[in-house]
Amino acid sequence: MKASLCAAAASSFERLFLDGALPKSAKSIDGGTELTDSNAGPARTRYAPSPTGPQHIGGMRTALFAWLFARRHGGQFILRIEDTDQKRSVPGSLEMILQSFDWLGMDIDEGPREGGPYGPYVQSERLELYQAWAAWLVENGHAYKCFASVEELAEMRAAGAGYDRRYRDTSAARAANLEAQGLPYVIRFKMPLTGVTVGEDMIRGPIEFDNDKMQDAVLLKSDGYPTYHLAHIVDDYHMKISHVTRAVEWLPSFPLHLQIWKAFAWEEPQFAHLPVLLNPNGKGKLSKRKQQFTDAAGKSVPVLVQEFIEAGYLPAAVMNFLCNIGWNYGDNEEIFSIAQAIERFDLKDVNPANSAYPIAKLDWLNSQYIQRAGDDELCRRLKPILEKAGYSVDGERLKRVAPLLRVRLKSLNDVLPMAGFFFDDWTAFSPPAVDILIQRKMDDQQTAAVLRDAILVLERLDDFAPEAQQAAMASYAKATGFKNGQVFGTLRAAVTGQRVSPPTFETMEILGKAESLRRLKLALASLQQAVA
RNA sequence: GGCCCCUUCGUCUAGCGGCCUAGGAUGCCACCCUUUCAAGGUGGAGACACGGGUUCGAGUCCCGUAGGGGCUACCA
Repeated sequence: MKASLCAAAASSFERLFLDGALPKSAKSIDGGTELTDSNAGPARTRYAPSPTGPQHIGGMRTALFAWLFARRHGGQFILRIEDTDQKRSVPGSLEMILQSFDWLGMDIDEGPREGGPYGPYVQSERLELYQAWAAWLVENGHAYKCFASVEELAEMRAAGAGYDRRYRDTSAARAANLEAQGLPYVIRFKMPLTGVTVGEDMIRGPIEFDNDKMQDAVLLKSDGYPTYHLAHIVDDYHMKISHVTRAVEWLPSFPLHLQIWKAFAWEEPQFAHLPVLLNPNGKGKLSKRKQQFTDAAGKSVPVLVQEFIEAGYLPAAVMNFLCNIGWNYGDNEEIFSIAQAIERFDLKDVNPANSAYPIAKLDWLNSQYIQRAGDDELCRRLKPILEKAGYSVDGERLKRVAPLLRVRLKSLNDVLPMAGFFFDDWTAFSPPAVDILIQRKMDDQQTAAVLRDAILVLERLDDFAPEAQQAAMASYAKATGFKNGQVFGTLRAAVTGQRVSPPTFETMEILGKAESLRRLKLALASLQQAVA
């Protein structure tokens, strides 16, 4: 017999939450559908974070796998906010979570923003539902009211054991009496005292748990809020979730959850306990609370989605990066589109082992994605970064600069030190210090000579295309005995003011002949003044 | 402490009993290319945690040990 709420509770709930949402013909509020084979039909998966702050990359990967599975099976992906711990709720969390999904392009079918037929999708707005089902569990002998005080509980914990089930067998009359006295209570689940519970995990297979090792977990707190244990099951049932995906830290409470499903006599969904991300050194779970990590180069390691955005990563690269942790596309392919991933993704193929956060690979992947990006996309991504840094960006100029940057950027932000000078106020250009201007194995005299000669050579050029410049300067180098690198490097430094830049002649072409010559003369004058 | 999960190159992974003298990627090193920085090309070093079984045959199955991770809250 399937659990259903008493008429009073059901009607009050219907009025509150289900008005017009469920077909009126639904016999009772539970109206769950029979779930079919795991991979047969459309899947409904969910990501159910607590709103405790910025979106963490670990949670994002968990969400990604749920999302991929839903998309693979043509189902729905649901976002549900689990804010049953009032103390831990952080305002603005939902916005940050949504921003993360939007940035990565993970579309949500049902959720607090999107709405949907099984809302509300925020647990604090569903309190009556949990309370009604908790009451149902008590009435049907699957749960009981526990009046133990926090002091009592602390004593029991201090004594080494957990809660001793002292109210498990309290008579209904006595419980009513205690309640009438105004004693606060929680509702606890009556976990079977003997036997084993076998949980089937999609990734790991069957897992056995001894029931006598389990506690009588709290389902409903004394403040009327449910715990995760109750709330997620009630919601997963009502929201018709077909596959529950969550991090491995939930594995120890798996048997508890299974027993609750059983107590309700609801057909349980399938479960996949996903591996988690460990710190880059492999020690400990990657956590948002722990200290910041830095890589070998001293660069701080991003762990919040916001940090990936700020660090100049492409969302497609981050998605690809996440897919490659604990799952792989196959065919020895490291780089693939999200559409390709959807075609092949299966929870069953997820590696059960936790993994160290392989952040070093992201730089490589990101540079690969930048190389493959179209000109338009590259410009579109680069523009706001330049503008944020205070440059005023001319679209046409950016269009000419971007291709030179394509193979040189690990991160979009690298555009700043590499090519920011293109977007500076040219009239304010000042030549570099002599230590940048003078190339290796050259002195000030030679540098001055090269600059002086280059001005003459380049001035005569009618065709200022890079090839023409290069031909002219290469023959000059040959004639004078300088290495190409010495001559070209001097020009680079004079014209860009930098040691590292895009290719010199392409750069000068974009600056234009007049501006390039002006800069060379400026450099020459500055050098002569410095050594005088 | 108890319970649960996990264990292939530094790292991410392929491998689902013979195709493995273990493949790919990243990182590292070398060389090539080269106007800087990159990119690209070629090559190199680099792993089945350990010990028992099962089997004609084990990285692949079982047991144990060790190591790692997690849970053990009126947090999720």
